Amino acid sequence: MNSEIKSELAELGFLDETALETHPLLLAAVSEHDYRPGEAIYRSDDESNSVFIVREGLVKLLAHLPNGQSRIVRLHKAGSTIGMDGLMELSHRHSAVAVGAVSAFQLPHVELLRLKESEPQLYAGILEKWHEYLVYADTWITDFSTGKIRGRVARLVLFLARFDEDTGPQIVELLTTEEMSEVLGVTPESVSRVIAEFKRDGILENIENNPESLFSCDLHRLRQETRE
Amino acid sequence: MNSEIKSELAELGFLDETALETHPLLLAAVSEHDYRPGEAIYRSDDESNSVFIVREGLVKLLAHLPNGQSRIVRLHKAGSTIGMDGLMELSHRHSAVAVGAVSAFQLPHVELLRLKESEPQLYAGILEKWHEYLVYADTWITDFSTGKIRGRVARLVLFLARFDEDTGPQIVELLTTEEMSEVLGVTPESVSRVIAEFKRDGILENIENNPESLFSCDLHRLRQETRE
DNA sequence: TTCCCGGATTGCGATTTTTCAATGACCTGA
DNA sequence: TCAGGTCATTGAAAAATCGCAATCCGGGAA
Repeated sequence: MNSEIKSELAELGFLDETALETHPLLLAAVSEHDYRPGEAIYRSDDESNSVFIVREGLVKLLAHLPNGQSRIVRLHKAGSTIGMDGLMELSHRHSAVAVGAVSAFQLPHVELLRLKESEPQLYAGILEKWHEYLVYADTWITDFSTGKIRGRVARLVLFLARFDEDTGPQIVELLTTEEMSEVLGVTPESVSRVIAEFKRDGILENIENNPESLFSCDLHRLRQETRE
Repeated sequence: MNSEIKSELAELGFLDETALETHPLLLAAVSEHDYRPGEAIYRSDDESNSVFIVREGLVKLLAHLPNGQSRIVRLHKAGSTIGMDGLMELSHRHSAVAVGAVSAFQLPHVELLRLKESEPQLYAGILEKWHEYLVYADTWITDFSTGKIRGRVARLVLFLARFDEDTGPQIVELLTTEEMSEVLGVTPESVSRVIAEFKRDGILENIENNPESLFSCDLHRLRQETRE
């Protein structure tokens, strides 16, 4: 069973098999958890003591604004390691919430700090993920927070389409209107209007006999829409 | 002279004196450069081969959008290490441009990669800076790309005020209107209108016999403005 | 089946922001 | 001192977005 976790972690890109084999204590500290849609994996301001490696599903990171609003600042799918901010600070900076059903591995920080001492090059390899998340954050600024809403929505749909690459890039599972509005920093109504336009224009088409959040999309026309 | 560079790098928080002493080759690879206002330190899509440690002045990182616009995605002052994205990718993802006069140390990537092999824990310490920049990026999303313009400008002014802590937090050196508009993702006219309002309301006051970009500001009222 | 609930959609007036153009203020070089 | 340039400011109309309310729609519970 530990060996299952081991190979799955390696597949997810968290360290590799040999590294995990030579660190049985770390591997033993890993636990697995399931979360229902909407359930919190951790909350902003919670004391932080673990990182989580997403195994399945989609997780949204929410930043809470002083005025009570919240904004989705990142979306993480399988393979992402979330909660690493806790390595540098005492509490979490965001809430991590399951979008659909989510399953994740939990690894206490202490194990990573031990790794930092004993195998700093492996630790460094984990830190390099921060670069990837920084690239994501830039996407949020340039693609999702710039320009008119129609273009922003188009960019978001294309972004989400890449999450469903296995089913073909022309299949998208959209978020709820409210979630998309929290990504883009606009009102749900504005998002709804654009999505409705896309449907009317045939850029998005509901797939029969499927959950209503599944759409086939015209990638070429979507890309045109991103060009403001 | 190398020893001057050494102590200055340590003061800037880039490694520490003993680490630098035990790595004379790395230290020897450091060069120092000066940049005039508006001059590029590196450009987006340039082949990346160095990081730069800001020694003095303010550097803006520009992301170029497909439609020709650009957005300032980060501002870095003394102590920041910029160009680290080149450690993970072949070219730079942003242009780095001096806001005022800037002086910086240049360190070729190869030296960092050497360090990664020989002293991975030091390398890891440098990577930890990414966390800090990720926190910055979140600020851009939540503070500068959310809500009405008046609140966003107020948050930006407060953010800039922290750059001038040494002169007292109530002294701010503002960016140009255009630069602020590139941070906030709005038009320069909109920024100008808000700044002009702040001046009329006495929230910002020009300081006599000083460059016109220097203002004293009413921190308390600014903070009120941030609460939408 | 029917009712009910939550989310999506739509209409519309109010508000915010952009856009374009004109003006003003300041600096520099001739 | 004047001309020209750059950047900030302002006005006014157009466009985009918000905010609220009404309605619709689909799924689950009774």
